[in-house]
Order: sequence, then C-alpha cells, then structure tokens
Amino acid sequence: MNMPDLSHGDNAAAVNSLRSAVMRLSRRLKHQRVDESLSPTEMSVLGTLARCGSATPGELARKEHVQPPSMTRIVALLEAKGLVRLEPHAEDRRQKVVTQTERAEAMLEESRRKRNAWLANLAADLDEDEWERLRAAAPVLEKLAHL
Amino acid sequence: MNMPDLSHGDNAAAVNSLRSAVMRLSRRLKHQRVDESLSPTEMSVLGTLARCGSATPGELARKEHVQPPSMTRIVALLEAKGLVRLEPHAEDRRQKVVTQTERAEAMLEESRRKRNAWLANLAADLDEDEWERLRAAAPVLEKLAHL
DNA sequence: TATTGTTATACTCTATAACTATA
DNA sequence: TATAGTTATAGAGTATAACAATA
Repeated sequence: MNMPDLSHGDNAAAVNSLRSAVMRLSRRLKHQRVDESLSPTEMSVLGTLARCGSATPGELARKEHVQPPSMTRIVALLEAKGLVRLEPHAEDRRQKVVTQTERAEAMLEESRRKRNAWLANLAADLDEDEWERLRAAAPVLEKLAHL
Repeated sequence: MNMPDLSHGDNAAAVNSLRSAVMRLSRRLKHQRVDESLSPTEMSVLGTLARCGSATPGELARKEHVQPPSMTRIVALLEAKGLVRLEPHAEDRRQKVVTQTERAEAMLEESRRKRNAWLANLAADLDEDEWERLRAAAPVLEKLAHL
C-alpha cells in the first residue's frame, strides 16, 4: 500500500499552513497585476503558453484546471488584447491553436518585474534562511499544483 | 538592467513558481470543502478564530485581506450556520466581538481530515524529500501571507 | 471629525447546460 | 456516437460608495 504516512512528521500541520497561506496569498496576488484588465488565470495562461509554445483551448483548460467554457472566454479576452493569436488546427478542424504574440512576451517581462518588486518589498522581513526554504519548496509546490 | 534587490538570482524564479502554483492550488482547493456551503474565506476565518480566540469584524477583515463589507457578509453567514457568535464589545459600542462555537471546532477537525485525505492522494507522487521541503517552507509561506 | 460596521449595488470569474461543427 | 469548442445563463465572492451609529 503506498498510502503516504501523514501521521509521520507534521505533514498534517504543514497541510493546514499551506492551505491557509495559499488562500491568503492568492487573494493578495490578485491585486498585483501589471495590467488591471488581466486576471490571474489570464496571466497563468500566458505563462503556460510561454513554456509550451502553443496549445489548444481544451489543453489549456485542463492545464489550468478550468472548465472549457471558461477557457473560451479567457482566450477571447486575450485575443482582444492582442496577447494571443488563434489559428485553425492543422489536422482537426474542430480544434484551434492558441499562440502568444510578441506583445505577450513583453508583458510577461514587465509582470515579472512588478511581482518581484512586490515580493522584494515583503522580503525585507524574510531572512536568507527563509528564502532558502522558499526556493527549495517552489518546485514542489509547482509539481503539486499540476498533479 | 536594474532588477529589484532580491539578493539571489533564483529568487525571481522562485517567485514565478510560487505565484503560478499558488493560483492553481487555490483554484483546486476551492473544490475541497467539508461543507459545500462554506467558502474558503469562511474556513480561513474559522481558522483564524481558532488561533486567536476572538476578534472584531474589522480585525478579521484586515487579517484576511478582505474589505470590511465582505467580512460583514462572511460573519453573517457563519452566524447563520451556528459557527460563530456575535457579542457586543465591552468598551466600544461601535464594535462587535466574533467568537467561534463548539460546532465550529468540530467542523474544523472534520475539515482537517478531508484536506489531509485529498493531499494524501496527491502525495502519492511526492517523495519524503519533497515533503520535507514543504514542511520547511510552510511556516515561511504563512508568514508571507500575513505580512 | 474620525472610525466601525452595515446596506445597496455592481463587477469579475467560474460553472453547468444546451447547442454547433466536425470526427 | 463522441469530441472540441461555443453560447446562454446563473451563482459565488468580492469590491466600491453611501450611510448609520458611536467615539
């Protein structure tokens, strides 16, 4: 049986902290936008496209853990802002291919700067040991978020 | 290129991972509720009350990073569900004091069990080293969320 | 006058259900 | 029949603005 041992260590306590922190941080991160008209999920989609190159709306919906109609809307908004292009799929005429534009790349860069500035502000109260823990955990959190 | 002073090169990368992971996880955590009628922020308020004993609506709004009218609504919903009590403030008649009920404590316990079960499921793919990183980072994330 | 909390209202994001078009 | 995407609609959660009561 590969049941993870949650009674082992303080995994339960860690889970509690994690959940609480994730919910609070997500609420605050919503306010840290480069462009006020760009929602967190829209940003996240751009990030995914930057990593993956291009994807269909369905793939994006699955990756972002959002329902297909929500992704339809998000992609439409991004297209209206000139941040993605929609092209017909080569083999399947039901599908579409979403690609990010050059403008999206510039906006991601600006976004990184703004988020870093925001966190740098918070980080004034974090010591080097605490940063070390964050750096170590970041890939695990990402893995968790994508599982 | 004047980046904000993050002191270490990969802090920026950690911030990116963190933001992305936090947004995705928060979306998924919304679906992991003990009681479908209890929102993430309501749960968070109960958690805060469990730690702090009692607080005024204004204090809760500040702690949860929510605007006062939102907290008014949340507290009203919690009271309607018998999870908190509202009492007049001893010294200031403008304020109120919010306290959790015994029923709230029982529900928090059940919630812990359910969340642990959900994460235990994900954790099948996390090894002990990864759990270690999460445990180490959990308090830092909480600190960050409250700064 | 300033502050605490509330009421009224509107907005954003997401979901579900039903539809269209391809496969 | 099944799948990809869309349209129409509803709901949850939060915000802003204006107001009431108290300090």
